Amino acid sequence: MQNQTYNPASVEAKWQRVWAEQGAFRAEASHSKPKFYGLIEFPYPSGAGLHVGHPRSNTAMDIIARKRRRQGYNVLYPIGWDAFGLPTENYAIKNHVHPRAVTQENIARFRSQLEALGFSFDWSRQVDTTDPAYYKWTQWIFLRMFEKGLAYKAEMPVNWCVSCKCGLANEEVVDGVCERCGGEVVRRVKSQWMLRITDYAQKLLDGLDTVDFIDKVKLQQRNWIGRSEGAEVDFALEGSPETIRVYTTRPDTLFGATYMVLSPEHPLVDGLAGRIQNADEVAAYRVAASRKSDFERTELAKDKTGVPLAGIRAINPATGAPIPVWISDYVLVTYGTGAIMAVPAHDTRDWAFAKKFGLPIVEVVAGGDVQAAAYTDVADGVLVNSGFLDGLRVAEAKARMTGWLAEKGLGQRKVNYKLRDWVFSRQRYWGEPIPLVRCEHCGWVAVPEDQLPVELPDVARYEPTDSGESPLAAMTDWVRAACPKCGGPAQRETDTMPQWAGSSWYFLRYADPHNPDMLAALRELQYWLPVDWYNGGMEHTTLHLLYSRFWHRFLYDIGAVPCPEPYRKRTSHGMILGANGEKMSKSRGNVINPDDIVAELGADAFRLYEMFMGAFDQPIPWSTQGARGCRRFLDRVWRLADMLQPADGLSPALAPAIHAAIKKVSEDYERMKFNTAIAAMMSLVNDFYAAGSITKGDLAALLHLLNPVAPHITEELWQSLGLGRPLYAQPWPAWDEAALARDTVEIAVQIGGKVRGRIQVPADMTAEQAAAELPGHPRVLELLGGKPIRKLIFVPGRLLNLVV
RNA sequence: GCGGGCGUGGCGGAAUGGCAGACGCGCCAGACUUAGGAUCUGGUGCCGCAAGGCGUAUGAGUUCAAGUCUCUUCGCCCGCACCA
Repeated sequence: MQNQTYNPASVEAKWQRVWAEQGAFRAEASHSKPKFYGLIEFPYPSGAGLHVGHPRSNTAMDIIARKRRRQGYNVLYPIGWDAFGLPTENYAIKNHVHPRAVTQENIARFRSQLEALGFSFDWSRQVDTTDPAYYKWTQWIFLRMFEKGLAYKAEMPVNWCVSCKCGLANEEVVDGVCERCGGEVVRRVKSQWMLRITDYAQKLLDGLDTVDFIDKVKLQQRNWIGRSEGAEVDFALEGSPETIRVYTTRPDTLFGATYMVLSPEHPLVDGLAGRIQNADEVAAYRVAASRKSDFERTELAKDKTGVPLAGIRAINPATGAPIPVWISDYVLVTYGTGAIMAVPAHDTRDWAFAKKFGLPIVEVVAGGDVQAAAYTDVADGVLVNSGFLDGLRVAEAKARMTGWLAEKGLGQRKVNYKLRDWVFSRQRYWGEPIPLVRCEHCGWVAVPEDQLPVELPDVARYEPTDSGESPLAAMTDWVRAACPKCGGPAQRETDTMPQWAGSSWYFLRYADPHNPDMLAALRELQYWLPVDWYNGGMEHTTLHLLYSRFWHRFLYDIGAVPCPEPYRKRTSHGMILGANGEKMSKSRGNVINPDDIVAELGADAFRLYEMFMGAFDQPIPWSTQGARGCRRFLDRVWRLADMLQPADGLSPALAPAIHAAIKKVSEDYERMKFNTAIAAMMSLVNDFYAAGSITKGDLAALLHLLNPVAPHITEELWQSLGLGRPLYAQPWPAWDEAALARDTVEIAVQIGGKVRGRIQVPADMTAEQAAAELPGHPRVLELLGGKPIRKLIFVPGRLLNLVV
């Protein structure tokens, strides 16, 4: 047996070489076996290199993938690069190099870092979103959406990041600032490409019922889509043919609508211009509102502001009473109809507004004190002051009023979503060109498929411009094009796609990564899809995860993919925090570089620690001391060889513990309870040392279980046992329930629920036997001290509780 | 404000309603050592010499039995946020 000390550096390099030479982790081309497709979010190859967060997800899925291979599955565990993006572009600008060169360097570094950690990726399938052979298909998908009317250009107030000089999607604005750089975000009206994700709101919602995502993810997506049911109602204007249409979720409260509010941007304000008596005041308010960023309008301005439209009155269709019309920026032009009926008695915002401006508050649902606060309870309320609704409960009144409105032609049932269309243009260089040209005669025309990809041209300057135009706009030769339809003069679109484009379908490309003719052959997609298990960060729930579900569902609708949902199962890992419990960041000085840990302790110890440090789905502070403990464990495993007996089978004394460990570890891996799986293996090793000597069979069992977490050291020890083919190619061990059984167990004896002692009883003792035999047990008699037993509770294998 | 989650030793954390603190870190003592940031042995929730008592944020409740279920209060985290 080997007696050298454990040297991870040489062991790990050796096995990484062997795996590469043997093509150990290549997905098999044959479709004969059952498949398993495990996915982790492909990294953005930043200049900072890998951080300790990446391996947490990668190791977890690596464990699953390695176990699945050994369970006989054909496993696809791929990796690639989400390589377009602003940081690379900004770095390139600063250092006067081409973003492509920066990207290549970063990818090379990331790849070597990932390889050093021994992940069982199929490197032959790696994809790179910046590769024209890849983004050809990103452009192709965009054109299909364009054809179907899902991509459209619109003048939109967009979220403009002042520092990136670029428009952002709603999802990219976090706490009112740019998600990426933290810069100020203002509203700016720009002509933008949009994707009609709102057309898919219901499908995206319904699809959630068919997939196995953790509840938190489903809930967050549901909230983000934000479905609500209510009614649209038309309010007539006094002395005018115009009407104001509103959306409300509370049609039952129509009798309590005492005024109306339009958003400042509502078109009707222009339409009524001639009749508004305080036009100057209204105009001033609109200008002031337009200057506010969304941040100011929402976060900072809970205090209501507004101006009445003097001379304008609407008619409440339920009461027939004239009511005033106001404009206020608490009503958003982007939601519903951009106008509301205000029911101050039963809506907190309307209530605050009415109190501030002295508008009438009329109670229509009994149960609160509406002069003191809005009463919003819909469960118990009963309608009052509401004509034909009086006496009805809220739910019933809603239905009755909706029916009444439909009957009178005043409104109808309506479903609304908070989800908004996806702003898809970016005014930057390092992204996929949008494959459209604008012809003076034909308008926007798709670049024909045989001319894809529209490649990103080399430009002299990448700097974003203050005018809000992409740097590509300065490339006049490139911009000039012939219209594919009429041959006339045309100009290319110079905006590029957002980073989310390439990542919205990358998992499809892995199924058939080198296909020159289509995004992936249907035959391959039919075999590999859907992704069986996708692990990633919670921060992508309403961005990448939602976007990619949208794209996938669209591709399903046009017949390009075989299943409606891309991911069968979605789990999420917790973030690794700095040792001080704060988020790791350069500015906080608490960043851990995985390279340093691998150099000191080895990749296996690093992997082991990342899986052991705490519950997988919880955020957790880093502790290098804890990582050293994991290295100590591996040292102990290595030294087990010193007490090895040549026998093959399991030691009789250790067999029950080994079978229990096989069961525990096998089950815990599946539930991503990696920390307790590892604790069980540590306990087993403690048992081994306590036993004094172990057989080859004992050690082999441990190596089987530990292999997915610490693949290098286990292969090395396995080889030293001389048990044949490498461990990665060995079947996953089974446990024998019968072997778990022990003859006797120690159970607790409780008196009145408090533990007073322990006794040995046969493991298979039933409640009847216990009731018959245990009251006479000497230790039980002693604990009872002569008191009579009133009640006896026996939990097999666990405890005896005596009530006295 | 709305929605979700969580409060367990010095620390990370275990615990199908059934022996709270597994496993690890740290710490204490000892052994082996020229040496120890190596290794091994023992100890380590709190109070107490002990017997014993007290302990899972808080207060109540259900139960033979509650960290776990129900309600209260306090605190923390995450998501959304004037979405009518």
